[in-house]
Amino acid sequence: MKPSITKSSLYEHVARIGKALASPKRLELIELLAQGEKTVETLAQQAGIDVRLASAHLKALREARLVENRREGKFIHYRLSGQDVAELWLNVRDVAEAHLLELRLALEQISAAPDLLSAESRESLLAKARCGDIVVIDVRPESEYEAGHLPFARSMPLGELEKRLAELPAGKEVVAYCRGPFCVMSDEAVALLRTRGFSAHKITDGVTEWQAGGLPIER
Amino acid sequence: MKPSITKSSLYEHVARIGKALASPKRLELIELLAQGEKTVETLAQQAGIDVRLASAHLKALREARLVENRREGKFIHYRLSGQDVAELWLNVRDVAEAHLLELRLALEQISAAPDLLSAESRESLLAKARCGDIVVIDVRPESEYEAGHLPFARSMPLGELEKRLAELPAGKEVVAYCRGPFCVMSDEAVALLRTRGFSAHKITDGVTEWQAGGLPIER
DNA sequence: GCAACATTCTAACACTTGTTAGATTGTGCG
DNA sequence: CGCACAATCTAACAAGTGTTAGAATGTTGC
Repeated sequence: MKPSITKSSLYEHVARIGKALASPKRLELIELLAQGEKTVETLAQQAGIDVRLASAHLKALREARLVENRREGKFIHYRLSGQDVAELWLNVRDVAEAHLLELRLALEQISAAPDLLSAESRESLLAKARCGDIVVIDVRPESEYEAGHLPFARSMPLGELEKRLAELPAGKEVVAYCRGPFCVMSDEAVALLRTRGFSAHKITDGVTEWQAGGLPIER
Repeated sequence: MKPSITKSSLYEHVARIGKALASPKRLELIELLAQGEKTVETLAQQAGIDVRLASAHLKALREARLVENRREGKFIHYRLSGQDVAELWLNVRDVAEAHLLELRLALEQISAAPDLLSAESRESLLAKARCGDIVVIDVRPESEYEAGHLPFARSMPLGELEKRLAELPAGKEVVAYCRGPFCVMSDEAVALLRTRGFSAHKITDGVTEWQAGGLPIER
């Protein structure tokens, strides 16, 4: 009957998760890992940080049990510990967007192209993609596409987009998506497509948001 | 076309929310505020910390926009900025419980009484309470009951429970709840009731969990 | 075994945070 | 006005964190 000792430890354990979410670099790593399993080197490159720093942050995430790793040859692959971790990231991000005006302003600045989904629902987009009314392209690296992508989407990584424009049907409307609202790849893809005469839009949602909304993902 | 500057700031803003969640004391304050608006003094008392420390933590929560305050005479009342903040707390706690074995073990230690809801659903409990088959008691302080409580529940604060036992129908099964799984008040209530010959159980869920599950709350 | 390489560990630094105690602000009431 | 009191501000210190660079570990392939 001395709850104070054990009681306080309950919140301390939860605070371990909070501490893991308290660094911008770690949040970026979580978002990258939400796109699929990656090696330390890949994560460091894509987050734009030193490999040793990435390793240190991954260690912190691992100690909070938000990520797991496995060795495959010389490489160590990291992944999120579960879908709930990806959803927690979305939840924290949504709360930040809802309450921090500065974040909303910053998001408006980076997003040049208007969001298609603001007008139409995810389901109707899915229907249009199914019947071939529009062509949905996934502009993330191909490995992320392979780890899971929107139905009817084809892989068209941003780096290869320019030389693969011929693969896109000329008249069709093109809808691009990437990792989510913090990712600028779909914006850049839309900008490029428009200078080449395409009718292009983006969806802010990435695979994580799509999946959290209860919609299907293909592999 | 220099996304790195503005890009990194996006994660920094979200990390502000993470930092607010990175301290056990602040998490405890959030859980207390999820039960309803409270003054700084009340929060400090219930969290078992100095008023000045509570004020400092509340300032941090306010700067992360997770809480708001309003003055009423000599007292300043704090409240969560929205229902989404309470749900974020639940989400972080759930992830911690899912991935941190230590937390699950600690929870098992403090919870002497078995959870009624592990066996039966929230809906069937609601139905039994409606038809008077069981009596549901809210053992939190009365002000929290008034801020919102489960349907058909009656206020019976833990401190007054012993001298108000006569109000409880003798034969009926009693179901107690409090602030949630981290709160020991319902366990203590169940222990007391059983020594007095009542058939008593608890529900681990508090008002926040109930509400997040889409179930109704009364005022 | 050895070289190559991915990853982690260690040490060190500036920086931030949690906590305590004392001083200060600001409101209500006589 | 001036006292009582809720809440915040300030200063100070120990403890923890993010980052960098160099050293060490462990695996692959010869």
